[in-house]
Amino acid sequence: METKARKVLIADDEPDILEILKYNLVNEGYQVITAKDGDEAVEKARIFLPDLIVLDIMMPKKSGVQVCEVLRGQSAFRNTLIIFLTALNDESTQIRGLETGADDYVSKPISPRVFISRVNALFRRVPKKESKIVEVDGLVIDPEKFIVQLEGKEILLAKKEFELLHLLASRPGRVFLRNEILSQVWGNDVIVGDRTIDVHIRKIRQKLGVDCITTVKGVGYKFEL
Amino acid sequence: METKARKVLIADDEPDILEILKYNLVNEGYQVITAKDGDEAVEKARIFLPDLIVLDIMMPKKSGVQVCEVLRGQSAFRNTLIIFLTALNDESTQIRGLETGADDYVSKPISPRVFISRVNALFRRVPKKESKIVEVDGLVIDPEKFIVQLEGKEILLAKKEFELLHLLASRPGRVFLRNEILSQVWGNDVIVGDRTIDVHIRKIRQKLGVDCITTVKGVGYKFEL
DNA sequence: AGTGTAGGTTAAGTTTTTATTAACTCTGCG
DNA sequence: CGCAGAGTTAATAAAAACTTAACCTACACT
Repeated sequence: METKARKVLIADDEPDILEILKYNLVNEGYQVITAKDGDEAVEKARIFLPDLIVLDIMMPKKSGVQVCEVLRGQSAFRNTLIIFLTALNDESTQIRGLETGADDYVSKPISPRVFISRVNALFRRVPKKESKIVEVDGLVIDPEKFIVQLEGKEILLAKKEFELLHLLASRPGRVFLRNEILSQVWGNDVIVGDRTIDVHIRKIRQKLGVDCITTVKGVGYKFEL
Repeated sequence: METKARKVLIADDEPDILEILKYNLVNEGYQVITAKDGDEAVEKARIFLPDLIVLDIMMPKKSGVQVCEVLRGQSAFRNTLIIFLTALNDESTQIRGLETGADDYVSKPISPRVFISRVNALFRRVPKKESKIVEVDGLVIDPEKFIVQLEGKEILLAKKEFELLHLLASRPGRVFLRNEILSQVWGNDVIVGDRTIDVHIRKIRQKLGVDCITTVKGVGYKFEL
């Protein structure tokens, strides 16, 4: 399996809960980030763009419901799954939670196995996060259609070439270290030789026919048109 | 824009429950069908193709879990939402229910308002059932009539071939990963060999006689005329 | 200028992935 | 029971993608 693991952010002020859920989620193959209060949850959500956020309702700084409202207000989180996990079990909180845009509402205490089942059930419904179209000047990179267009002309790139270009072009101007490129495009456990990246870069330059990838000697590569 | 109301099928052997839920769902604008046992649930599901099915677990004829298994095995119900609603609250039943492919599991007794919130939350995630006939250039795909026409000529495809073509053609240009194809056409729990998709793709290409399916090596397939 | 390092180029070699074809299983049907 | 069609698997061929190695160039540093 080469698709990246889904990211789950858990926010709860009880370290035990954090620990247990994290353990179980990691076990299921999810990548887990934790936060101990509402503010931290919002902040980490922005940094990591998780696929699912599990929110305790009663937390310091910001309640789970507040966090949910803040995030749902931003387009980046419109499609993020949100689960409320809480000891508050009264009807109106639950309704309010669900109507704030949460996808599930589970009451503590909950068995980890049941929790995992619910998480899996939610993910079953949501297709993996689709990356969006990158467009810089005359260059369009559409990962969904898997095509690259330069000034209207369609250019066919191989998989790795495409991923590499997509990575670089996703942050024009920013330099990507060779290590970063390796771990993003090739994955952390694959070991390839020194020249592999160069060769792919070259092919991209060749196919695009435009010099949009700059070498930063001793550092890495960056994309600019 | 008056889109058709979503259809909900409720199966429970207690007339009271049926009545209460129906009342509340109708109130929310859903179209409701009821069934009083497992067999009736399966039958009515086939007739009405509901968007959501609410299943009591303990019912005469067939248990909710059995109904779920039967339906999930058929491609027509692969995307239908399913909620288990039951007095059985033990952990293993709940996990089993969710793993059978249910989208939610709620314990009786439940407040109708909370129930409605959960139903709404589920529907929020699922786009309205889209219309059937796909038409791109000279190609018409009508899932209702189960026919494919190319430039007026009718072409007979087998079931899997048809479903596969329909899937690809439903989003022309977009690449479908082999995984996606498998889970959409074959279902999540069916395990088939690596070459199965290829063989079907080949048959479609052969029968259509037009090169409208593009291979994106290492990624998947896409449809374009 | 000489040397060393980082990257570029090229072609060859390897691996991965898909296409093709045939055979096999399963089911419904006469 | 035997046939026919659908679906799947298996084996092999073919193609494309990827990696490597060897050599080349550029440039900083001494």
